[in-house]
Formats: sequence, structure tokens, C-alpha cells
Amino acid sequence: MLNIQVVLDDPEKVKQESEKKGYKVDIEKLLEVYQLRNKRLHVREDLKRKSNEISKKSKGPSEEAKKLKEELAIARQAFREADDEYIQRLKEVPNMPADDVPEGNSEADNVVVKEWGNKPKFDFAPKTHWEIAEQHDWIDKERAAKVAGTRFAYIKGDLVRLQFALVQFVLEALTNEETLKKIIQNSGLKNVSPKPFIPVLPPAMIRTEVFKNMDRLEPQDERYKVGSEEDDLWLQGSAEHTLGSMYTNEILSAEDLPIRYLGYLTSFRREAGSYGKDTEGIIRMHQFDKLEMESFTTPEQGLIEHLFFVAIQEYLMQQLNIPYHVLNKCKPDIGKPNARGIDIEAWLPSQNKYLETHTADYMTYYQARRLHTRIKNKDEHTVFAYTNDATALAPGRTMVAIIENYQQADGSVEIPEVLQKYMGGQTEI
RNA sequence: GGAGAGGUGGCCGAGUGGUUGAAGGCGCUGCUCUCGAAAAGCAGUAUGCGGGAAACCGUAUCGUGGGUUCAAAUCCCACCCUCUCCGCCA
Repeated sequence: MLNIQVVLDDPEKVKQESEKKGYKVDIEKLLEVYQLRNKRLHVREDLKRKSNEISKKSKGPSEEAKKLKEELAIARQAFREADDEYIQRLKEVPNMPADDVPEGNSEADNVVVKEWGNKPKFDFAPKTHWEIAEQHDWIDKERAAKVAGTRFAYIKGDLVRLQFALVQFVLEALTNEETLKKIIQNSGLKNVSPKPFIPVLPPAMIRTEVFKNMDRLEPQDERYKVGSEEDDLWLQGSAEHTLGSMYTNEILSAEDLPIRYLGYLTSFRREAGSYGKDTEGIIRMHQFDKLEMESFTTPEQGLIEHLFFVAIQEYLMQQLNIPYHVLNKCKPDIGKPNARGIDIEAWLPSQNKYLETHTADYMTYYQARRLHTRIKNKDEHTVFAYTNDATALAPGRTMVAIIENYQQADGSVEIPEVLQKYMGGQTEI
């Protein structure tokens, strides 16, 4: 939720930026409702003040007091109605994009800001990951379809070992302060804490209210509601949903920041609206595993933390030696709570295109404001926390990239050097 | 699923109708003392909203919503959440 002050300071800009992100919000109406709410607040407070004065002085019922009480009931109701509408309208306003977020109409307008790595050259026609997987019996979607339907898979054999190797690799890197120092140094970022990540296995389900406060429940048809109606639970679509919300209604000490978590979780998405898209292989599944970074920082640390997260993502891709490019996502593509969004896409040689493997989301105070996650500074002022969320590594799509980039003529797949020690020294599968 | 207990400030914890926005303790901040630190003493220390240049003022908030009352943390109703025990269970 945006700070109303931002709207008051420059309503026209808020209106324009909202529209550029693809959200139609009636700012005039919002301000109108806000003024009405304040007017009714004054009426209510004035009546209450009179009422308080009377009950302080007198010790028994009086005609005046009774009349005030009736007026107060009406004033309270009137205020509540206006206040409800005000909050509802304010919630509809998306977070304002940072200054360097590109303009655009769709994801086609995302800007490539960096390319890294040498695209592999093959002296044979490179195969797709599903062709190679079939050869090894690594992926069984047909039987999964019988059991759970489309967009599910049995991942089998060496691919499972590869996944756990990736997980081990990332866990070790992000919990190691020396590694983080190295990443900071290479990135050239200043004033970043090298504080290691705390690994977490977060809840996979989330309450409706918390989901809404994260502003990630919508679009609802992308989510899975679970249990019966009274269960009030959803399956999360990213570890972000249950990590970012963990300090709901809490006050953190500024000196403890940044607080960094590395969550490992199986996530679920209905993939509504993507019928027929990415149906081959394991690119777009209803269920996928993900290592996710989440952090809570002061306002001052927020942006640099976001850039640090991207640096970590790049480091991991470089260590795995997967060619990639970095996209600065344009306004309509960064998401409602986002002030900035970066995607990293891995090169897929067989398909001659890039595949999104990472996202980095910078939310400023937008989520924390609704979650009531606050920070107490040394000077005793409380402010809303700044949240950052980013993919550390999505094993599924990363394995797709490894299979396709590391494939050999006979269909075997080399193991990236950094993963070999987690594969019992094996150099190929 | 059955039975019970409970939700109060950064934390712990008093408080069953009106000097309680809230005792006391811890923590934190400042000052005194000290070469310095510790200890001790004194003082301060919640948040939202609205108004104000500011000092400050008003108002709300003791899980949430509603009710009773001139007056509610305190009484009544509904709901939410947490915990404990039993049962079941990976």
C-alpha cells in the first residue's frame, strides 16, 4: 500500500505512473474520498471530545450526553464507511516505479542491460532438453498426467541428483560470508552487508488475509485454494509469499538488519491463461521447486540490497557457466507491489532463445505497510521495513539450461564444474 | 475430532466500570557519578490518524467486529488467532 503522502504530493504523477504500469486508478476520486474521510473524522472526534468532557465532569446520565451518544453513533458509522472506501481505493494504487524503470507496453519492451557468457557452438544439431531427457528417461509427463493431470511430471534418476547438487551448491554459497564478500567485491557495490543468508523451509500454505497483504493473491485464478471453504488456505506460488510475510505485525531492530533468508520450497501455480504455452518439457509446470532469497532492510539499504540480489544471481549463473542476459523490466511487467524488477534469462541453444530463470523484485515499503512490518531505529523512530525478494535458483529451469548448454553429441550432459563435487565427482550424466 | 486455557506497550506482566494510554519489571535513550566502563541514582521512552511552522493539541488503539452504559482493557454477543491435554497420524 502506497503512502497517501505520495499521492498528495503529486497526484498527477501517481496517476500517470499507475497507468504506465497498467493499472487504472481514479486518483481524483481517491483524493475526494480521502477528504471526505478526514471531514467525517473531524466530526466524529469533535463529538467524542464533547462526550469525553461530559463524562469526566458528571457522574450520571444526562439528556445532553444521551443525545451526543446518538449523534456519535451516526458519525462513527459515517466515518467508517468513508474510511473503508478510502483504504480500498488506496490499496488499488500500485507501487511507484523507480526512475530507471523503462517505459513500455508489454514484456517485449523489457530492456537488455547486460549479456554474459559465450553461447556454445555445436558441431551437431543441438537437441532440446525434453529430447535429451527422453533418451535418459529423466522426465515422465505421461504417467504424471494420468495421476495429476497436465503440467505435472515425474523427475527421475540423475536429474534428481542434479537438482540436489544445485541446491547444495546454492546453500553453501549463500550461507558463506566469504563468498558473499567476493560477490560484493566483484559487483563493485558499496555499503552492502556480507551477512549470510539463513536457510529456511517455509510453510507452503498461506492464509487469505496474509496473501492479500503481500498483494500477491491476485490474479486469483493463478492460485490454488486448498481444503474446504473454512480452511481459508491457499498454496503459495512462491516462497516469497510466506517468507516476506513472516514478520507481520512485528517491529524489527534496525541493528539486526539486513535480515536475509534463503527459502527452499515447492511452489504451485495454476498457469491459467497460458494454455498451449511452453507445453513441452518442464519449463512451465503447476509444481516446481525454488530457492528464494528474501530480505528485510532499512529504507536506506533497500535499493542496494536489490542490486546485491541481482549480483548474487549473476554470480551463480557465472559459476554454472550458463550464458545469460539481464533484463530491466518495463513498467507494466514489474508487478503491482514492485518499484523495480529485474529478470535473468538463460540461453537455450536448441531453441535459439532465452528462458527466464530468475526474477528480482524490489518492493520498497509497499508490502511492509500492509503487513505492519516495522523497524525501530536507534533514534526511536519506527519506519516501515523495505522488502526485497529474488530467485536464488530455480532448479527445474536451471537444469533445462544445463542440459541444453552442456549437451554432447551422444546425448550425454556434462556436469558444470562447480556441481561435480556434489555429484560424487561425476563429470557427466 | 474431544476437553480446557488464553490473546494488554519493544519484551515480560498487573489490572473486572470512571484520577488507566494503561502499575511493576526488563530493555532502550539521556543526565549524574567515573580516567573510562560497570554498578547505582534521576529523568525520559507505544503507535495510527487529524490539526499546527513548531511547542503542542484532539482523537483512536489493551486480538477483530458489534452491543450495554453518561462512562468499557474491565460487562454481554459473534468471530479470528494462539497454546495445553487427549485421540489420530508422516
